[in-house]
Amino acid sequence: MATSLESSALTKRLTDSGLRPTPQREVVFKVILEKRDHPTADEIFARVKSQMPTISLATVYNCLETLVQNGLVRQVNFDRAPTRYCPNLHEHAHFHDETTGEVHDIDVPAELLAKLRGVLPPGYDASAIELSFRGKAAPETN
Amino acid sequence: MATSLESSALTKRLTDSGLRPTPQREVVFKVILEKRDHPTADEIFARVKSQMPTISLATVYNCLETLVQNGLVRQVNFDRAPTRYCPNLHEHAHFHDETTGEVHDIDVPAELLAKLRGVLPPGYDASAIELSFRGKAAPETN
DNA sequence: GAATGGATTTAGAATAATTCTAATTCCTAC
DNA sequence: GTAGGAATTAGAATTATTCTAAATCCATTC
Repeated sequence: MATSLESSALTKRLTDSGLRPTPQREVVFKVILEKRDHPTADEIFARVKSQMPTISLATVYNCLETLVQNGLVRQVNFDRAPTRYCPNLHEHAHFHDETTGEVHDIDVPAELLAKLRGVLPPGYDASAIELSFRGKAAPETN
Repeated sequence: MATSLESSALTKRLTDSGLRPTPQREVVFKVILEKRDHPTADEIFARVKSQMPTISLATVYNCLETLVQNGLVRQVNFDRAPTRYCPNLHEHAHFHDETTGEVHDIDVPAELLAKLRGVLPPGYDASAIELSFRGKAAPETN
């Protein structure tokens, strides 16, 4: 069944990173993978609690830190709003919808990313590029 | 003399925005214009206090908010670090030097900015674009 | 020139996201 | 089975920022 397959795949991703696949880490990771709406730590905490009511917020923060450090999840920051978490590991940009508060992933062609690096003066070596947009998005066409 | 000229130019920029040129606003604005190293509110507070020891941190925050709202100063955020303030009003990117903690302005050609907007799906309308780099910069060639 | 009232400043309290601390629990390896 | 390190936990602490309510300032009106 799909769920157990997913669960073991998820476990594998943790162990492949050298992480102990604790139930807490698995449920935090699972929640982030399942609903990719860039939740905050609080939102993740709420979702996780419905499956594991005894988990603590500190643990959610610990798991998130571990996942981020191991490159399994990325942090997304905008202004000084609470950090959001994103399981999309491709290099991509973010669009923050002012109207709905939603965050959408935006694909950036590799060619354009290379051009972006090109704006740096000689001697500047960027290990990370962050690109984000703020604005309004047309409602989804259903 | 240069100082009074600067001071009146600064006053003019405030009044042109419809702001009352209070001593507090002027000194906060002056400090930001004088040393363009992207200071935090705390750093601005410290610099301002040396000229106006009675000013309060709340006032510095108030002045900064006013300056930002009127487009005289821009906020620069990186991850969840304290907000920094930048008097460079041209559209530009920021480079955060991991080694020194310094922030440098990076010029972005208008043509490239246009290309960036081009990555948005149809229906997405960006009112602001933020681009920042993190990495190491070669030391200044003196 | 004094009174009025809205804008501004101020000190300190409050807020909120996150991190820290110290104790407990859990596992893994011996 | 036990020892020891890793992980979890509750709650305290931290920190940047915002809020609150009172005081002050200042432009305008009488």
